[in-house]
Amino acid sequence: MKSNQQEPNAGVKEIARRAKVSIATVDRVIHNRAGVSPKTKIKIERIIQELNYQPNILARRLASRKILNFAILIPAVSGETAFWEAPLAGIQQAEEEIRQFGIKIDRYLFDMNSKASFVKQSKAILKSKVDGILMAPSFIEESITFTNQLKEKNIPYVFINSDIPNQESLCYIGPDLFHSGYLSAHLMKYCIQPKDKILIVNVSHEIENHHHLLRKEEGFRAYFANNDKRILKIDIRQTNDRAVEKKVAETLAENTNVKAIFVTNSRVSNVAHYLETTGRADDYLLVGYDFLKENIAYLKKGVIDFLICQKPQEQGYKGIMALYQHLVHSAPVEKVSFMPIDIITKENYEFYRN
Amino acid sequence: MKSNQQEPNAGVKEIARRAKVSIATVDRVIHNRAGVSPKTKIKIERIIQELNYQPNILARRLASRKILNFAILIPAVSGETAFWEAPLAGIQQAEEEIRQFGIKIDRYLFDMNSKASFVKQSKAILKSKVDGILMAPSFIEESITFTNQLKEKNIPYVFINSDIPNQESLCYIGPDLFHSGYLSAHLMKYCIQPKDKILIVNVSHEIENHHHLLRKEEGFRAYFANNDKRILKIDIRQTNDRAVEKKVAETLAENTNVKAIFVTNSRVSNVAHYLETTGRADDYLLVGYDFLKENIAYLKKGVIDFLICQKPQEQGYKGIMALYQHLVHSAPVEKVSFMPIDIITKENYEFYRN
DNA sequence: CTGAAAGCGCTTACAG
DNA sequence: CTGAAAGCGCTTACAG
Repeated sequence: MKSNQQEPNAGVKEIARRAKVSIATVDRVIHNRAGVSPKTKIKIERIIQELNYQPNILARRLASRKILNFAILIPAVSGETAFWEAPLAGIQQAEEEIRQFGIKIDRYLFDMNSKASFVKQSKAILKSKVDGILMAPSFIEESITFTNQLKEKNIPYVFINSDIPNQESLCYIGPDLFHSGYLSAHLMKYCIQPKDKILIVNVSHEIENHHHLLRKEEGFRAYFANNDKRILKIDIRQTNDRAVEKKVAETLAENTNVKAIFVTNSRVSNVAHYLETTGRADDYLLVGYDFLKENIAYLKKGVIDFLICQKPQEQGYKGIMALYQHLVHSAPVEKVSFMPIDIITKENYEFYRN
Repeated sequence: MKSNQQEPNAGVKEIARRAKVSIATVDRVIHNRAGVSPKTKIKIERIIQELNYQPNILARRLASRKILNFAILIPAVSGETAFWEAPLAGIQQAEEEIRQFGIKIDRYLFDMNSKASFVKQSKAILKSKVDGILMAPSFIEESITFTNQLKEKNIPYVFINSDIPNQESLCYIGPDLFHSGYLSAHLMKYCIQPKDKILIVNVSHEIENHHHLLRKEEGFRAYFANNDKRILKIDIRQTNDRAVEKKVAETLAENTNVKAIFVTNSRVSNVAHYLETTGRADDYLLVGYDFLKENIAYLKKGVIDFLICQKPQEQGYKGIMALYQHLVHSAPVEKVSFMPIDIITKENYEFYRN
């Protein structure tokens, strides 16, 4: 009864011996390379099955001096927000871990407020020698154009931070935006009175393109579904600090029964700045997004009450590792990996890992 | 000016060539093995410096068929709590990732309520061939005895879940208990009235030994420092479900102005069960610990309001990886790695990763 | 104290 | 379509 026993560590040599071929031929079928007669191919494949052959990745990477090139396509860090520093840090962390395996990473950063720069960088990637891509599909149409070309060339790509469904990405790694809005609403409900009104603030140059803000708003509203009249909202498209604060000031002046403010992105710091300088920090419950230095400063002072975070660093890290698992280990990759919805307060921010 | 340039990928061969010795000798000094004359040793060391030699770990692990044995010493999953499932899962995840590198992991589980079983398992580890240890130092004195023996044998050990300072562990990976209590107090303050009283509940067979409960209580009290009289507390040493519920029932009956309950470990489910079956779930704010199935069930129903979690799975994972980094890559390891203090609610539990 | 040689499990030209 | 041989960068006996 020795038939079905899996030899523990049988390698190419053993396979070759059993198939009565050379290991070069075994290698050819393992990698699905041309130049093997169907007959011997089938024979070898069967033996691989029987032996439950697991390639030794160490030996593989050592022998093949081939280098894999990954490309990153994400927004550059800007004066408006340092958010994208974190994914970049995660990417670098992953890079250091897998450098040994012959992975090189090229970074292509675009301007969050410019579709043209996105397109330009995506073209540059297509011109380069690239085996896999990690990208933030910030601009929907432009991203689809890009990924269609990647599909043709059979280059895998991973989405982070926001998703475009049905685009055959290797996977999506990032927040469930709807639920993060929903959670924010839940936290607020704990802390305010039934009669208090709530203000939602969206700040973005391109609210329609940066659709993820709207997803959060939807989630937030869904929680309060049955009495939506408590909720006011403003969209601010002029994104410099002064413009944002001015608009917020006007709105609050007109709506004195607002007691809680929900800012759908990291620009919560602008609202915090306004509340602090006008001495009204204690009058509002303030909830916003992202573990950024300025936001944390306001959290510390009690101006911001809760920050919702979604591990941007881990998004970068896991995104790279997904490409690595897929390309180096041919391992299966989870299609969607939602980040946890983390609640950061004055008391736990010190222990938060982005 | 070619002197100080670092050859990109110089290996043992190049070192040997420059030192005019064989690569075997180079290998000897790289691994600090005996049998090299001081003179050639110094010469080789200098060249290693100059070249900024980085060993190729792939080749190393491939050539050396040496196997590293790690031992795990943590509590067994028990009827009282499934908490230790999570670290075990993290350990297994790490195991799968580094198996390729020749790491084997042996598990030694002890009974949380029995010092004797801890001692027995630690002795078994000492008898085995072991290169590194991951342990939960649940019993302080017994742990110190054990680690003293490990120190003699020069075997590195990592603490998880609770720390014993100054024991020269390779590192500690786990919660900052004081701060997690402090955070709990903060959450409560948001949600209750100034006149409401708060009940702290400690449940453990060995409250003195399981000192970590007391650390959380300290942190909690510290937050309310200035009006401690709001706080009541009970220690429950009989840990079967019925005994716990009975004691809680009595205490609440005697103190009708209690509006919030803080349970310092996963036994919050017992309190939740009591509140639910007596139809008083809505009368209390209930905060406790750990992402366990039963706790989540009560969170979903709104009986438990907040759960504090500290990534037990990640503790296991990171603990193993720390040993791996130290032993395989000789990489430096952070002495203390506090886990984030995560706040879990009805709205975000689905996205939590332990 | 030192070195020559074989081998880890693969891949890569090269030759036929 | 197939195989023999060299090599990836190390480590491990073994011999001297």
